[in-house]
Parts: sequence; structure tokens; C-alpha cells
Amino acid sequence: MPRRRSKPSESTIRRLSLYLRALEGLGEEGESTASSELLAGRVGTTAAQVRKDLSHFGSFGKRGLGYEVAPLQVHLKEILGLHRRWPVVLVGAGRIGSALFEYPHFGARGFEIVAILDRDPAKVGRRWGEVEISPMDELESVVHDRKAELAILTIPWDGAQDVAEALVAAGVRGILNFAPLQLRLPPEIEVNDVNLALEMEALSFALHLGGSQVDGVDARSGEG
Amino acid sequence: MPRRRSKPSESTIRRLSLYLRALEGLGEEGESTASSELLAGRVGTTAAQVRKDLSHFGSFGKRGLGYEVAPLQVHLKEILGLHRRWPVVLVGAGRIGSALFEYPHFGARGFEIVAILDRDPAKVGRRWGEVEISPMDELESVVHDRKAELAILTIPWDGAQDVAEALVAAGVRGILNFAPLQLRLPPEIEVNDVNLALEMEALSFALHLGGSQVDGVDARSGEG
DNA sequence: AGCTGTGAATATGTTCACAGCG
DNA sequence: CGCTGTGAACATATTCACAGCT
Repeated sequence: MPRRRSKPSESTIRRLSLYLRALEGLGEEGESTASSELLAGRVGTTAAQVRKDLSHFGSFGKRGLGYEVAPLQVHLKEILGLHRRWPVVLVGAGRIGSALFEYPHFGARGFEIVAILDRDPAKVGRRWGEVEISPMDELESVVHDRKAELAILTIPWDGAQDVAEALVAAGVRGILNFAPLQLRLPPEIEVNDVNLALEMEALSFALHLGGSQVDGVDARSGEG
Repeated sequence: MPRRRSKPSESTIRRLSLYLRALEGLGEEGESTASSELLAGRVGTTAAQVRKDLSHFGSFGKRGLGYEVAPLQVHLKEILGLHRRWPVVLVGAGRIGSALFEYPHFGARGFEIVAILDRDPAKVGRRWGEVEISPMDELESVVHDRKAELAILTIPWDGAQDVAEALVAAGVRGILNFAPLQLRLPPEIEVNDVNLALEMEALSFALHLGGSQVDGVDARSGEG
């Protein structure tokens, strides 16, 4: 268990995920070792940033050599909590819920959707693969029985706050929220918002501005 | 056209989207005016932050009173470039693409998916609503004819880089990218990544850590 | 009196640059 | 000799605190 040297930021954590994915790619390409500069190139950041990010969790590199691909992968998985299986409850059996249920990258990371809930009686009882859609009033028992600490919320905004509170009451500690509203939950509950319209709006802003002002001397243009 | 006072950060822009949505809610609730503190409460930030964010773009408030809901909504839409319609090309007619095609919040913001492309011949020719799925070799003509400057990429990683380059060559300036890989494009092209597995991993990290260390005296706990 | 708009102070995140290990 | 690990320098973002309009 590596000792933590200083507090990693949210952005550091998100980059760790990117490093992990990059390492998997490098592994498939047959590389057994990777320098901070190589990793940085793959994820679009700087070598110093890679080293600083990793240094929060330990000393994984070898001076003069770089990082060994396979062991670092293991370390990152452990740091991110991906060395275990995570049962997940999906609330909302609509289009987005369905897409996420099929999303291959969740399973590859140990996230397994073990239950689906929906308030629409027409959907209740249907099966998606192995999983049968349950009615909302089974929320508590399902979360409890399946020991789910993670939930994905893909329901319209009008039910979201109540459902989120019910999930927390039942034992959920982390929520991936697709409802376009700010959930009000105790601070110890981790909420990640995915706001798709907002992402488009950020693009729209950038393009809209483009004509009138560009003063970004952008550092992203690679070196070498 | 409000004068820009200093450079707004990426996070400022994202909060503007949240303010806009909050204002719409307030409007529906019949409020005609909103203080920075009220807005802050709705989107989970501080009053000072709201004022600072808005001040980058102009002076929209009245001292002693706050902001008028309807006019500020209009200003925000204009700032974000939402006073116009944005034709969007969707590349990838899979589960996620389908969910986004139906996503109601895009249309409400002026984003209209005017074309769908897919490399699977079995899908080409099918219709989703008014829109027929086109083969990939029509990419250039479709982007050009529909004057699409925005694209949404929901394809597996192995084709993504090439498709992104083709989109850019055809005139696209902004991409919402769901492929879990770092696109390498000219710096003037705006790319927003939505990495769903990464979002889950960030949750996993937080929960995993939870047992061993919690030193977040979290500012989010409201001020009475 | 109330609430905005904004410089100044603080906190946080990133980059530099180099000592030191392999 | 190369590349990591890291304090120190720098840059950016947030919060404070208050002058100034309404």
C-alpha cells in the first residue's frame, strides 16, 4: 500500500484514468517500459505533469529507465479502486440507460450493472440480458441485496432528487448523474454529473467566440 | 454586444450553462429577479463566484436588487452562442448515438442533428425520424451541404482518429467525442471528451479511498 | 439598506529546473 | 548518461471584503 505524499487533485485522478488506458495500449503494442514523456504524449499532457501526478501515490519509476508498463498498470488500478468488482444499480431504463447497460468499457473495469429500476410499469418485468427491470419500490431491497454502493441515474429531472435520496438512504455512496439538475446530497456522497447539453454548449461558446476573438496560443501543439 | 473584461476560464463557461438552466427554472417558478446568492444556491457555488463569472462579460445586475431573470437568460444565451441554430452531424449510429439523437435537451438549445453517418452497411439507409443514415463516404458532402460545424462522435476507438480528421477537413470546428481515446487535431479545433468509464473510475477512487482517509472538510455544506 | 462589481488576498494547480539514483 | 522525483517559481482560479450604485 503506497504512502500518499500530498493531496491529489480531482484533475490528477482523472488523468490517472487516462494513464491507465494509455498503458493498456502500450502493453498491446508490446512496450514493456514507458517514460513520462511517452505517456504524456499519449494522453495530451506534459512529462512533468505525469511525474507529479504519479508522485502523489508513490515512486513507481526507475531513474534512467522510465516506468514499467505492466506493474504501473497494476498500481494505477489499485489506486483507482479497480482491483475489485463494483456492483452498480442503474435507475432509468430509457435510451441512455440502455446505452450504458451495453457499454463495453464498464465491464472491462469491473463495473457490473446488477439491477435496473424504472418507474414505468410497461418496462418493469422486461429483461435486458440477464437483468430484469424492477419497479421503483424495490429500490431499497435491491440496493441492499446486491450490496451496490454505486448507482447510475438516467431519469428525467423531475424524479431525480427523490430517487437520489432514496439511493443514499439505501446505502449508495457514489452516483453518476445524467439528470440535468444539481443534486443536493450529504457532502460525503460522491456525485459526478454528466451534462450532455452543457458539453455541447461549451463547444458552441468556443465556436461562437472564434470569429470575434482568438488569443489562445495553445500549448497543446506538440513538441518534436 | 457586451465587452469582455478579462479572460473567462473553462470552468466559468461551464458554470454559465448552469446559471442559464437555473434561470429557466426560476422563470418557471415565477421569479422575475434573482440575487447572486440565490443563483449560487441553485447551482452549488458561491455568490462571489456568480458575480465574478458574469462580470467577465458585462454588468448585468442592478445593485440593491439582483439580476432580472428574463434579460439575463437572453444575455447568457447570446454569450454561449445559443441564439442561433446549430446543425450537428452524428457519426456512429449505435446505442449511444441513438440515445443522443433522442436526447430532448439538445433540441431545446438549438442543436439539431441533421445527418447520421455509420460505417455499417446494414444500418445505412434506415431512418431515425426524419433523418436517414448515410454511409461514411458521404461524410464530406453531408458536412458541407448541411453546413455543420459541430459533430458528435460515438464510434469505437479504432476508427475515431481518421473520422475526426475527415470531419475537420470537411469543415467541422467542434467535436463532442465519446470515443475513449485522445484525438490529435489542430489546436483551433475544439474537442470535448465525454469519457464514461473515466467518470465511473473517479467515483470508484473516491469510494475506495473513503475508508482509509477522509480529510475533506467540504465547503459544500450550505450556509444557513 | 441591499446587492453588485471588482481589486487584493488567498488557495490551488502547473511548469521549471535540477539534484540524485539506476 | 537518462530519466525520475520534487521543491521552488509561476500561473490560474477562487474567495474576501468593500466601495459605489440604486
